[in-house]
Amino acid sequence: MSEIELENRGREVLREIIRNFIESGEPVGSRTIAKVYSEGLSAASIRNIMADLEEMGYLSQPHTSAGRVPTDRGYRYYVDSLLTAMALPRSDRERVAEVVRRQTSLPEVLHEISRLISHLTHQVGFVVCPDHTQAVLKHIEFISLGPSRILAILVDRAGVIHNRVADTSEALSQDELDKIGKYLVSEYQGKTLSEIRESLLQAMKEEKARFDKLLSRAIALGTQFLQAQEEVDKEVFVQGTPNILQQPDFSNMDEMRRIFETFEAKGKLVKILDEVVSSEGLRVVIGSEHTDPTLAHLSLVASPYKVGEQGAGVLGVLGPTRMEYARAIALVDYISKLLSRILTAPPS
Amino acid sequence: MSEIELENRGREVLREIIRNFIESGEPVGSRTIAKVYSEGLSAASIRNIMADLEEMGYLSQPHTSAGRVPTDRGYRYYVDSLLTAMALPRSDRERVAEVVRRQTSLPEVLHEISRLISHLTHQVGFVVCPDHTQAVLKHIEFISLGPSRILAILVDRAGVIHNRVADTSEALSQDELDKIGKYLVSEYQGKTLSEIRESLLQAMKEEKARFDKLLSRAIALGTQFLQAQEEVDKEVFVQGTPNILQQPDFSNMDEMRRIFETFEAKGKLVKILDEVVSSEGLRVVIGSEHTDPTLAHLSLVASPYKVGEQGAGVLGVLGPTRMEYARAIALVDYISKLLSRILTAPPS
DNA sequence: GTTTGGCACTCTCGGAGTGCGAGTGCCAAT
DNA sequence: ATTGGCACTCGCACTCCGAGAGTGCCAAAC
Repeated sequence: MSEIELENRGREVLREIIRNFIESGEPVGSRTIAKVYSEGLSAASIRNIMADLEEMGYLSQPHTSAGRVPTDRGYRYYVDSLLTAMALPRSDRERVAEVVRRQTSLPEVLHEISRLISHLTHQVGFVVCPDHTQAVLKHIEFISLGPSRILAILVDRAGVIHNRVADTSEALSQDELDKIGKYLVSEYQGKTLSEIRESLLQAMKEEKARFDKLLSRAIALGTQFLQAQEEVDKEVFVQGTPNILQQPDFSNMDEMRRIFETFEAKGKLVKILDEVVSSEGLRVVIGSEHTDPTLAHLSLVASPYKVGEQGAGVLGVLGPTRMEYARAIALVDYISKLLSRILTAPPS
Repeated sequence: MSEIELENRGREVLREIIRNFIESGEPVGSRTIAKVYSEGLSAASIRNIMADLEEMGYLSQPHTSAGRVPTDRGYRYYVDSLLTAMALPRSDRERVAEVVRRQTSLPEVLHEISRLISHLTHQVGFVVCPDHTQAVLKHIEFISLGPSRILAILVDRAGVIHNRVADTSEALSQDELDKIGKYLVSEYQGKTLSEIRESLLQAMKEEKARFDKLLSRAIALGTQFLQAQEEVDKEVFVQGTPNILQQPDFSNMDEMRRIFETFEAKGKLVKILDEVVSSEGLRVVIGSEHTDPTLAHLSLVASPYKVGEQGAGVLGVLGPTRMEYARAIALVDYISKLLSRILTAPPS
């Protein structure tokens, strides 16, 4: 029994220390906890508990005779076991709803959402665009830009516009291009881009002998476009990077710079995020848990959102390990669910 | 005659001080200059000249008994009168040419250019997209997204794609939309968007009594789209923001943050740039010359580039006042001219 | 035997004092 | 007009406390 009680006590104290540290940003000492602690425990007792917690690796001291600071492991325990789920405040929910309602095109909405996340958490907010290979074809169009250059415009069901310029070997008139576009739409509307691509590649093999020039051109063109499309980086919206500078913890300019560079090289960012969020639910990655050492002092709260049945994009918050996890989690969870709902059954 | 000689001497010394300071970043003293100065002048003499220069407002001392540092006014004089024009190194020219050649769509080129500027100068590079009201219509297309939502896609001669979602009062079939698009293209291809808008507004007034429903719809739709288009912010590509952090001069976190926020709020940035570059040639704005106090310690080297006869976008470098002006100017000048040439007579 | 008060100890942080080096301003000599 | 010399001024890095906060441990108390 003493074991359990101690455990409980330890949990209480750990929670209180972390809460306190998240709020104040300064190492918290035994006296501070003793004051808050409802059951009358003296500072000395707290000290003993804290020593235990330190031994278990949940806390550490910046130096002897400073208060305690949570370790990454401490945060991990806090997030997993000590955090009481928090409902997103009504005012926040309303702001999210408003942003979603107001905007028109998907990229705009996503951009605004990253901005909103940044504002509400005072951290860096990000949104990765849905994987376009899962987009559902609504319309496709080819426009001749010159003798051998063609612009392809594709619109998916969510109203996102994809476009790509490609060179072709043979010159095609705008009229032919229109026909090709019409054919592709009639044939493939409602399918996902990756399905279409498969189907086209299949057709290409089979139809080699066919005489219908238009058809074979349509297939070639469609394939070429979709192929190119696959190579395009996923887009990311990152907002609130300056907030990182606000963090008093970061005086290390050099580390700062590396972080900012990572944000600017968005391709790298996407990789990190993809790696982390394997289309399961919401995830929290804390400091040293990151594979990329650049993020060693940053925590990530991210959640995928879905379009249709397929996993799609990722959105979340990036901030110092000393972060208001409860709030961030509530927000990310709420938005990702809302977005999934809307994208799966679009308003159109 | 003594007057002129002194003037010349002053110029020499000022130039050398600024050169030196740009390179080293540290206040430069009389001895340093005395060593470099070809005509044998002693440190003491240099000191006298320096004192004069300080009195004239070209130099200042961080504190008594430190070396001299150029004032903004000093930089101004340097840029206007002391700088020997520098040709852009061949290697740089080649890198620029390669970027321009390789890319396909205009936005991609511009993005790459901002990146390139940032790399070559180790500063922040930016490119503002051309004013779309001056774009020349090549193709326009309407796509129905739902009962009362229409997506308009417009392609201009440079291959830039503009799009906009709008709500309409009446439902239009895709067939009707196609016809409307065709009509607008046939009627207005080759005109600039602002011309078209004028023309449409004119037509709207005159044709009120007309019975041709399709025509009046086309006019209404076109107007609505172009109207909305005007409100869209100009796009800016900003690259290399982290380079600002590299600057040893900036320890002031708070100022840092404000600068970064300005970069993130791109609308604000466009305003600043527009204000500065009134479609004349290359311009340099130094530190306190900025109207916006946020940029008080930054210098801007910017030049507009043209598409057709009309002024179009702006591109340039933003960095600390202690900047390699000669290099930055050479680079910005070269790129803006190259870009103008290409956009005015596109490869298509 | 858990808890607690007390006490010695450790460590950081800020302010005061100090020596050094760099650089200036001025003056008298050339 | 130019220059060498010299006194003077600062900033910077260093050191040296003293105060304050917090710990660890021990012996007493509940």
